[in-house]
Amino acid sequence: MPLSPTTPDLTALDLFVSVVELGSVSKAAAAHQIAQPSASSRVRYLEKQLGISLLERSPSGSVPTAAGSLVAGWAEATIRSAHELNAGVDALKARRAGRLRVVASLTIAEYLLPSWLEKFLRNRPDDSIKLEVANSSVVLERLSAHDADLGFIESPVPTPNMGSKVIGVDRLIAVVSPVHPWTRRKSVAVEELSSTPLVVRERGSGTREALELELSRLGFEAPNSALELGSTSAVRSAVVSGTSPTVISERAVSADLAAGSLVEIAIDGLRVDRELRAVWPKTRPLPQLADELLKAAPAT
Amino acid sequence: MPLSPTTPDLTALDLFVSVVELGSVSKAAAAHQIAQPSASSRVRYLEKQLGISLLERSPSGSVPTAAGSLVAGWAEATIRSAHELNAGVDALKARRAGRLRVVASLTIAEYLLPSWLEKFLRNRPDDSIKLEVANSSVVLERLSAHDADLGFIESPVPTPNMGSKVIGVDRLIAVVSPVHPWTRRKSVAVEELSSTPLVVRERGSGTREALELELSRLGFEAPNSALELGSTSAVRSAVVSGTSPTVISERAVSADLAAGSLVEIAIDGLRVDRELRAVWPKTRPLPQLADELLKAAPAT
DNA sequence: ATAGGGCCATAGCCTAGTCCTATAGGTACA
DNA sequence: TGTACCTATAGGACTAGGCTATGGCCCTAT
Repeated sequence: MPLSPTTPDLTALDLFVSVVELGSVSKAAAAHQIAQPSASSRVRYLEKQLGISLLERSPSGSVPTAAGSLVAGWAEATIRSAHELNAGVDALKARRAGRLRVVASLTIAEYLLPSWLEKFLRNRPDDSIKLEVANSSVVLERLSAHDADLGFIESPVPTPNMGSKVIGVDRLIAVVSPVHPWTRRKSVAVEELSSTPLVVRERGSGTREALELELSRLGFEAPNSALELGSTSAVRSAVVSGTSPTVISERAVSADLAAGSLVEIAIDGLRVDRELRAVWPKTRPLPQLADELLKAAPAT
Repeated sequence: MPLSPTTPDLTALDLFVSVVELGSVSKAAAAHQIAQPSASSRVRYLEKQLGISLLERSPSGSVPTAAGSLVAGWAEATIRSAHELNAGVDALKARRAGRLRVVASLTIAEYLLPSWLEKFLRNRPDDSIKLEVANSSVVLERLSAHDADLGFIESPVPTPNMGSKVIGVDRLIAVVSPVHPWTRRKSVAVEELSSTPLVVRERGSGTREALELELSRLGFEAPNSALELGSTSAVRSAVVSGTSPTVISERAVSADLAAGSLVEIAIDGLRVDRELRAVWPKTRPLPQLADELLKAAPAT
């Protein structure tokens, strides 16, 4: 559903957060390189738009009201997310300039990389990263051909001439919308899952392959598809507003689980974990920037 | 630091996400109640602003480019956060209209409530919630006086005439900036923590009390304060850019931990957990809306 | 007491982004 | 060859938000 028409502007929220942090409208104006009256009117407009008084103004500065502190906290979360988006966009944009060329699989690029990039680029304004997104085999090709310095994939590394490091785990979990009958059950058996039509990604996608592989290892058939969609987020929203379950990366739906718009269903005896790995060609030493980026990516 | 001047507009991102979800600019325009040419030019402007081509346009609709899918995913996270902000603001704004009056302590109001509210209000546009923020004792007073229907607090409930339910746990953890020497240690002893100056909240804040209580239970003194600040997020940013550790709610810094701008330090033998509880007066039955809100708040 | 220097606010002007309607060109399918 | 989808351009109007200039408030130092 679209955002409410009274949604505040990101830059206004950012300015307001600065006011709260710095203690005065003037200082915030300076930090954002705008004139003080502009900042003043911007914040007033924000208050009018939200219908809430956010600041206690005084000749010695401005402090947030109780509501203002709360709004500032929420705004900070939104702004952080916007920063990550910016970092991701920067990496995508760096068509040729990139001093460090990273090639990552979709899950990692989408859910993990932005925050690493944001942190990484924050203190190194002169460096840039070129980000490319591809499936696992292409990632390995690019590395072999020295078209990329550092790769990220979701599967074990079959080639011996690649260095690698596990940087996290991607667990696939079964989820349904909160009105689904399974939400009233303690758990569901694997065979019941495998005989239930699911919302799935297209054949060949890493998520789907991993699930089907694990099911066949347990001796079950691949489930029928209730609906077949081309992206993780399409699957997500289909399940939120539909009646079929799906099996999906935990990271992709963590926000939905927290918000309650999706519910995790325990599947007895099924556990699909994929290791997330950084990989690089052993043939030459890891560039220093790559090494530093890896340090920004804690092994969760 | 301020957002980059080329940060896209929230409404533009929202529109773009709709285009990706619905498969055409026209449909997205309809969903956002604007004319098709407006949507078209808005998306073009977004592409120009980001410097990335986001859509493959065709006479039968528009599909995202590879970069476009990625951007759409990041944008979705940002928009979700904005929705939560809106939900929180709505609750704060409902000065009198609220059919359900909720009073919550700061940690819960800041980090947990927005997503519950967002989910809750989504399907109940006619209902509204009035949110008040107060410390634990005021929460209990309000409930006793029937000035509120449902409360959320971080401490055990001392009064017998209140019903309550644990809805989660707030763990306090020690964190430092990534350049702090402790990051090279396996763990730190409690006595070392208690003899190190910390960035702390003002005396009387729940977080600080909980830490000092636990330390004194273990026979240690309360740590000196390197810096004393009035809000959780002020503490957070002081630690990010400073040299002193702090002990803070895990939920308040989860984004920083993920991004690597803060690092958790294991403290041997110290564990400060606070139960997050919903409370309500037993004297009258829980209103139906309160019951439904509690269902939206899964016991994590 | 008075001057200076912090703060925030209002006034008036201008630019630029975004909305609208009207129109046109493409592909697909009956 | 309509009809029904798509997307794009043109031209005009609105307004949010930027600027400079100015004024009022309160504290502090002289």
